[in-house]
Amino acid sequence: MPELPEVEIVKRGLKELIVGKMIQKLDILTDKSFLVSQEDIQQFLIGAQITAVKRRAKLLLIDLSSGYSLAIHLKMTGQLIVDNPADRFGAGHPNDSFLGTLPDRSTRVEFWLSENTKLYFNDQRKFGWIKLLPTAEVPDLPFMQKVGPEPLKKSFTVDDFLERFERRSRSMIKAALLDQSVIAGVGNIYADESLWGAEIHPASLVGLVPLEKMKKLYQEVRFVMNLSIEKGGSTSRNYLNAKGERGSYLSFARVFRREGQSCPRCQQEIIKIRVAGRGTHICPVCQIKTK
DNA sequence: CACTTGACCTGTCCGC
DNA sequence: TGCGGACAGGTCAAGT
Repeated sequence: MPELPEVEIVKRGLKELIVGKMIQKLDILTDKSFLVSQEDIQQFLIGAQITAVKRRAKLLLIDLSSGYSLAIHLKMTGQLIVDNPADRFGAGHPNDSFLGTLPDRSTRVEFWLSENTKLYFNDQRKFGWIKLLPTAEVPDLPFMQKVGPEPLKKSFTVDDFLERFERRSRSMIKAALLDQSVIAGVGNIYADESLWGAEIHPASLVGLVPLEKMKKLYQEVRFVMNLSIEKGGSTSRNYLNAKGERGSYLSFARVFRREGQSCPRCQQEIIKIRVAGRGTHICPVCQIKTK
């Protein structure tokens, strides 16, 4: 699923495509994905205008003129895709939308917006969800209470980074990176990519990683996620942006899903192992475990 | 406690 | 071709 860069790209796309539009009606194809009561739908959703789209960690927030907000988590396979038939050029046209027919098998919720626009929430695995709550109560969500700082903010310094990892000194570094309460937004792809960049074995205990490597990791986390945003995110299976386009970061990836290929730094063969219960890609030469 | 495992779901891929 | 099992970008709860 979308990690921070992918959610950021979706946010930017939605900002461009749906802010200012009104929600006219919606079709809920899978209740499990849409945790909103019928009363709330009628009172706070239908007829409301979309006023802003925001992101915090991997959570998307769509603010409405009703004083309520939609909170959306895409989890592993969620997509938010905007379609406006008027923008399509027609089959065969070189600029035609690469969008397939929507809704499709994975569509869970279909929003009918003004100006003939549709917003589709697709989610093959049904792990994702949409909630509706008063905008003022968003900061009270348990998720918002415990989630760590945004690592791409200018104000997030290397000292902040080091301080956040202190309390996890006995954890494996990859587990700590994936823990959203330490810092926000890192998932499996960018954990592997940044650990390779900092030449740290993912199973190293945080407290045993040399300070210089921890500082390097701070830089690498920011580097790989900023680069990914530049490249439109990573599409390894399902990810698409709000326009239905794939991201290209994985063609720049150094280790993620590159087992069997050679390490760009030392040419040794990249291997896939298991760390913190997740598939993990490393260069066995560059990334030596610190014991 | 801190960490690991299983669960949530559907789809795909790989080996037999 | 069919079938079983492992695995997939995330996050909880439950178990050790």
